[in-house]
Amino acid sequence: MPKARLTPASVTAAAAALVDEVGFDNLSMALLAERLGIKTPSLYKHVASQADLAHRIAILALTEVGDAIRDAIQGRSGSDALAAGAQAMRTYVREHPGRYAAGNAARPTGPDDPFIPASERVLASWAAMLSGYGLDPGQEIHAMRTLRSVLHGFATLEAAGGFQIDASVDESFTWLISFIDQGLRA
Amino acid sequence: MPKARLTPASVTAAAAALVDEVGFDNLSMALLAERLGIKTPSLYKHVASQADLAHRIAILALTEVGDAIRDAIQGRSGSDALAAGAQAMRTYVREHPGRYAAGNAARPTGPDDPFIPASERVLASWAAMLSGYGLDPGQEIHAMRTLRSVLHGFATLEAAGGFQIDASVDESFTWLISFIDQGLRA
DNA sequence: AGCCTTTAGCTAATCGCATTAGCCATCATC
DNA sequence: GATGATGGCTAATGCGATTAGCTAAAGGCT
Repeated sequence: MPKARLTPASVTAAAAALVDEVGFDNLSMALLAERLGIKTPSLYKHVASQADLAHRIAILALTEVGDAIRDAIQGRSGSDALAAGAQAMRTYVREHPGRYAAGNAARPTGPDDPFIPASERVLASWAAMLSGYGLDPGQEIHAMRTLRSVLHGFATLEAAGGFQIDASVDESFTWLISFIDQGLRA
Repeated sequence: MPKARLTPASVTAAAAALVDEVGFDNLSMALLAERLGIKTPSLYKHVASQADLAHRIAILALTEVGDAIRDAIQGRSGSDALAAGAQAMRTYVREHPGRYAAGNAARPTGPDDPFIPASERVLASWAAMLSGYGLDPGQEIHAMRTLRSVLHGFATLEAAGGFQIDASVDESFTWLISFIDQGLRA
């Protein structure tokens, strides 16, 4: 194999960094190529298309959030695990809004799409965390969906600049977490 | 004024309908023109650009959701108001996913952008609903943000097909509502 | 060392879509 | 019936994604 300065993975990483800067909607092959110091068509030697690139960013993002959440939950349980996991996710989205947006826009392309296990890993972490609350088995799925909804909703609203009023967003988030925590106990 | 078959408003309405069908990301001037039976450039006699069109759809969407929520809350209070308002919002998003996406993508363009009052009307309805719970004034903003987060999160996840498991999504939503309701009482 | 295959990157060309420029027909009003 | 504003059209521009085909260098092999 000849020189291997760029690989699909390195191109994806550069694209992910770019997308965090300029926003997922503003991703363009031209801009990415410029960043990498190559001409636009050369990108196609590493990724199949812009859609393929976006999909790779999505998988990267899900893998990273999954890792972040799992690491945060490690060794904790109950309220502590919830707080740590939720904060980890919010931090990730704040630092990598473009990647996260890519993750949300993506949809599995087939049954063997690595996107699927990547997203399942995220769900598995949340499930593990929730199990610490000893919920009624029939309610777990609803609790899971509610949890995903709040966290996803908060993160996207914050990333979109949806919280205008000058009240501390950090404070709102810890309030939200304890609100969920208390609800899960009852 | 010559014949007025099309107006900015009617074009926006057609675009909103289109976007609910094909998805906000797939909106194109060409497709809209085809639907209206005119050529693409003619659209520019009614809207300034595709961005302008998207912005108009966003305002329309916010106005409609605002109305829906306000009407649902009318005459109710407490748990009833919460349930009715939340259901109204979810129903709206399910029936008009494209419009709702447009509303989320939009950002005010200036201090006198009609987008601002339209979104404030939505917030005002939620605030009115929350006031029925008699919360501590210092907590209201956090409760508001939490409420927005869950509802927005649930709606977008559902619209994106994020709830895969074959457990009733309707049931999860009512569970979510009563979860929030109970939390707001404590 | 020298050959050969592989392939990253390049230039040139195509295509679709948003947008602009300029022309024409029509309709409302006087 | 003249006239002026305006909706719609065709032609043209430009940009971004994508494809085709060429070139040269790098790694393996003898």
